Amino acid sequence: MSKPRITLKDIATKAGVHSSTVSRVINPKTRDMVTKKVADKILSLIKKYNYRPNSFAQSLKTNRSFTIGIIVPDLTNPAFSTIIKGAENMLETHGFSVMISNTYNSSEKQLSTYEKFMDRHVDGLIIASSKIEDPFIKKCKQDEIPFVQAVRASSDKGVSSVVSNEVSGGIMVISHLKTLGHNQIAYISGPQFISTGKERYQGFIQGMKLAEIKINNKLVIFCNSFSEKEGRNAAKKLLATKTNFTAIFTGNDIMALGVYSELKKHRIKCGKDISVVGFDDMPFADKFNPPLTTVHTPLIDVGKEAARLLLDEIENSGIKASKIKLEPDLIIRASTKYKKL
Amino acid sequence: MSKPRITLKDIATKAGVHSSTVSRVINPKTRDMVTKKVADKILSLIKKYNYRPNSFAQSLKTNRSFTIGIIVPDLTNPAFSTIIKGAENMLETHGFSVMISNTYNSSEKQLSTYEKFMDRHVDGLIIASSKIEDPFIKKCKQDEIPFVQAVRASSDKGVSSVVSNEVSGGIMVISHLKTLGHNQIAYISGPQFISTGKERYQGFIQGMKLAEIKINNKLVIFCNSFSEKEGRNAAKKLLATKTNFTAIFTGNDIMALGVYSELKKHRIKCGKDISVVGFDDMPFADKFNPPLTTVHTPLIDVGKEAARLLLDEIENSGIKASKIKLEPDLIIRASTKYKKL
DNA sequence: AATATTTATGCAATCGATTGCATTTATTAT
DNA sequence: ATAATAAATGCAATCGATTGCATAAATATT
Repeated sequence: MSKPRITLKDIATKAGVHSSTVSRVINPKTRDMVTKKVADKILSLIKKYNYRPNSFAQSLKTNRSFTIGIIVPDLTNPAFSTIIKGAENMLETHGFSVMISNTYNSSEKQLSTYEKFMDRHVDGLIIASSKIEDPFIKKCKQDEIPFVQAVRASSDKGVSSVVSNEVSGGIMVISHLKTLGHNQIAYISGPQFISTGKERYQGFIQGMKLAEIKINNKLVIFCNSFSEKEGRNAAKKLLATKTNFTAIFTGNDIMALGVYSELKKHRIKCGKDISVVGFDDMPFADKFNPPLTTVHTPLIDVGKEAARLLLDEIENSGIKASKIKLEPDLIIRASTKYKKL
Repeated sequence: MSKPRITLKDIATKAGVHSSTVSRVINPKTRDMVTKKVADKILSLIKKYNYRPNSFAQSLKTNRSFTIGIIVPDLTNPAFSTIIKGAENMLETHGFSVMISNTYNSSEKQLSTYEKFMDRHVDGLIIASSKIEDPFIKKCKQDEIPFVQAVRASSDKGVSSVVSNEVSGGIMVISHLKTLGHNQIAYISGPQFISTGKERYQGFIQGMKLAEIKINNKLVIFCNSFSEKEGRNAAKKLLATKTNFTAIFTGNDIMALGVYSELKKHRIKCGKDISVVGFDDMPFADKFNPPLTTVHTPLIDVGKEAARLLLDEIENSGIKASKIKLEPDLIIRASTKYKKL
């Protein structure tokens, strides 16, 4: 179809040297093995003919692909696209390309994605779809593929991860709510088999302890996924308990949206009648009705750091695993107000 | 690092045949060149040892990578992640992997992304970052790399694209507004150098013509990007004209959000005092304050169709270029109301 | 049963780089 | 100037597949 690409050997011929010499010029690590004069000549030829190495040939020989696979539950979820963005930026400046795949929370999909990525010999993986107990992560570890978990971490020892300090986020929220006079606080928890779900719940518990507020277990609802629908159902259940509460703290922003719509249906005004708090500070959380008070998870940085860690691990294999925990911020918006007296 | 991977030749040895025979068994198109008996034996060996072909070697020989590059302005924009999702699903089921890159609306970034993708020998490109006059698209065409444009199309002849019928979207909106009694309608347009910006503006014009409403040019503002900030500034300008209007139609949902915040600042109630309409129906548009009336662009399908078209072009090269136009829907929400009398 | 024809498999070159080792060339020491 | 050493370059095998052509085996024809 297109004009025949120029090859290493072509350049060598034109320069009157052997292809290995050209190869050495191209590789920065071997560049100074060749005389400056001939190197310059080769370099100019390369520029002149716009030579680009064939990456397949390179990869075949070196067993390095300079591509990273990123595995997320759903790219369409702004939280994950933000992580990807952070990672992609970092990786790109280091000459890596990025492949992305969605698991839609299915273990089978996670596995098939993994195999696809392995077939393509990615140099490493960023995984944002871990469950706390995840056979998949054990497999990665066993296969000795460099990888780091982002936002969601498994319980495994000796694996790298970059997460947000979910517990401290929860503590900030409860402290904020207490300041506003709330002491009947409901909690809608994300899945306990996902680290963010579990940790955030722990944050709620610790926050309540520190604030010296008793937890009413009737007001704690556990959900099976971080979805709007689950949030809506949970809110319905809360209302059905006929127990008084003045604030609802949810496991993430999307669930908070579910709460919004359920409350609306009951003509309860968020922010006015009941305060609602989310988690993540996903894009457009400030645009909701009302703008959502939430914990800002530094997702861009999570992505960036995960990428940095991964690159480290790839370059110096044998490096010890690190667990990085970034600090979140409380973002106060109109969904939380002083408790009505 | 990891255990040595098993190769074609290994399987051949174990089966007591030549590697070329194994190769033929693997390739569906040549499978029936070999006896069923030996094929079965090889197949079982392949399963037993979990042999996976080395994709670099394959690609080196065949010059096919089975990867597609997707170029978007910003993956974090829900509109684009939706397109990617549609495309990714389709491509994945056909055995293709997807590489993604953001251009952040920079031509340089677009070009460097392109070169990165070409270096990796992607089999084709889905481009969602085209400008109407785009040297980059001409370059793609000239380089004879299969590609299709998604949502945003350039003016070039003989290239494939999948877009939404922006004009009909605009017509629906104006008709809707007219029904509500509006006849002083402002328009905040996206950039005219992007097809969606231009076409949507044309839709506005045609819609007004069909509705027999005079366009007041004071009430038409052009923006340089589809951003919230530009939307806000435009709203500010509209208000500064001191010209009466009862509805604002914007070039996309994100700009509508900018309008929301400017109107809020002036204590003008969207939906009540002034109707606002967006474009795209991006995720969460139903969660805004108020929920946004908008044109639903079938972005998932745009992605899906773009992928389908691209695969077609890759398989039967020499196929003629097609331009697909999908029909949008009007989604009526609370941001548009009867004009106050 | 001998020959012609078809079918199944093997051979070997090839894709485009990389790299340890051998060899040539330049430099320094004597 | 010559031998010893160091620096630069070339040689050739290799990575793991694919594929046109040659050959061997199987089937059909008379």
